[in-house]
Amino acid sequence: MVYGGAVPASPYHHGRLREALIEAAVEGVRDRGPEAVVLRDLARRVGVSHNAAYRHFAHRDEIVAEVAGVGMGLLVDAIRERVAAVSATDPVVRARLRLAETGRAYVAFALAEPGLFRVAFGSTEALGKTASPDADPYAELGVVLDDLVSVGFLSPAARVDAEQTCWSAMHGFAVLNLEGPLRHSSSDQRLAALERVLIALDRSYGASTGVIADLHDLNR
Amino acid sequence: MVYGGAVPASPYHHGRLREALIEAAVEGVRDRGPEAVVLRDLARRVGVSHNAAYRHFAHRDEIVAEVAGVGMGLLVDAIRERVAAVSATDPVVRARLRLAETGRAYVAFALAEPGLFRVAFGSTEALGKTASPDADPYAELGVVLDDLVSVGFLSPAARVDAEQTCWSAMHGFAVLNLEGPLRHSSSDQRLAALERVLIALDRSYGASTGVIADLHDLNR
DNA sequence: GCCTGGATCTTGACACCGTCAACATTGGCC
DNA sequence: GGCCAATGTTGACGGTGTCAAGATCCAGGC
Repeated sequence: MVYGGAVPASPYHHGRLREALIEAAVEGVRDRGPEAVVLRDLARRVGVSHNAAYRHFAHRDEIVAEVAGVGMGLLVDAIRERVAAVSATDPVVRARLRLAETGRAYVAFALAEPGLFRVAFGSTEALGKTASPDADPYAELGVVLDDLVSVGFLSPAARVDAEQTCWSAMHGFAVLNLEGPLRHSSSDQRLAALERVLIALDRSYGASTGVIADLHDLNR
Repeated sequence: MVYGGAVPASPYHHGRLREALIEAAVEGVRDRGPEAVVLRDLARRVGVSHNAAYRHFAHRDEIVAEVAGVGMGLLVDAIRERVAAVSATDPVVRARLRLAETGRAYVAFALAEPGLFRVAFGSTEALGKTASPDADPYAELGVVLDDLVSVGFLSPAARVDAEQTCWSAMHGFAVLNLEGPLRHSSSDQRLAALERVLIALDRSYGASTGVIADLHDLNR
């Protein structure tokens, strides 16, 4: 099964068809969106006959779900990376900047990888199915918010459902700017608007404990 | 053209094919989503041959766009209705409740009419094309926010891009609860979470002028 | 070392879709 | 009253996802 050296031009058994199909699907989705997942086309590109995919996937949606899982994973990676890069030492500042970075990373990923972002959230089948337990933006956000409570910036009362508030704001911003009415904004406008959304969230949570401070006084 | 009394079983000229097709499309979208717009099926249901639609629409997306326009119109109607029903007399309370009602109406519509909501924002072709100038949630929101400034609850500085903050939060909440990871929340959880999102927004804007007050102290 | 069974891939078909081109029918205008 | 443009029809094409049956090959048991 494992070929050493030269691979036959077209062996009857592909060897790693499943992976190859997923790779092709991911590639397609990245630059043409979810509807780029067309079975016959993937088969063609991978050099296999149509229908071969049915030995590895029950139906089209299963491939889409797989791509969605990949997208979700990359999104979470991007968030983790940027959150980990926050270098502020003051605990409160640090926690607040981490929340902001979470949002920036989320939106940045959506805009940089529109296809993967859409498929990650678009495929009903995908959610809950392939989303591996440790690739969950919701959980990622929870950690940052808990931190915000421990440093005293966010009141425990306001902590309740705070994931939903933040996530909604970021997801909505991403969607409206990606495929919604705001999709023709200039890049500058977009970034400025995002900062103001982040400031509004920061202000809201600061106000929950009476701490009024401008997020932008913090060094970024 | 206008038939008085009995209509021939199957006249060669339908008479109002365009409208009939749109009606059928809207009906389909309402209970099966955007992909229920299939030309041949619409033609069948309207009692006309496939291809007849091409005398009125250049391609499928044009019908989808039309449905999107209808959906957007209904959404704006729903928002206007609930905003107009706010009866509080105190100007500040009134303005704050109007903002909250805008959000509640937005989310309620999304959950009550998932198909229309999705198609209203999903069809890239639809946006900007059929969205009649007076069917614009963005503008609707702007009025309410301006009001919030005139009564002194929202600072002019925080007013900038406030539409995007509110709209993002509501749209994100709607999408995540409709087709996203939060779609299996119970109705109670959902409503509670929505209220907390609205409170967070209210708190943020109140904090922008130093007015700290609980939205839920207000009579609804 | 062969043989066989199960996994994998192929071939061919089906129903459905959006769309194009050519044709049929009709109502309104001169 | 007759013609023309608008409207509706028929038939075809290429494309899709999916099913059923057959071909090919690898691994494990004798």
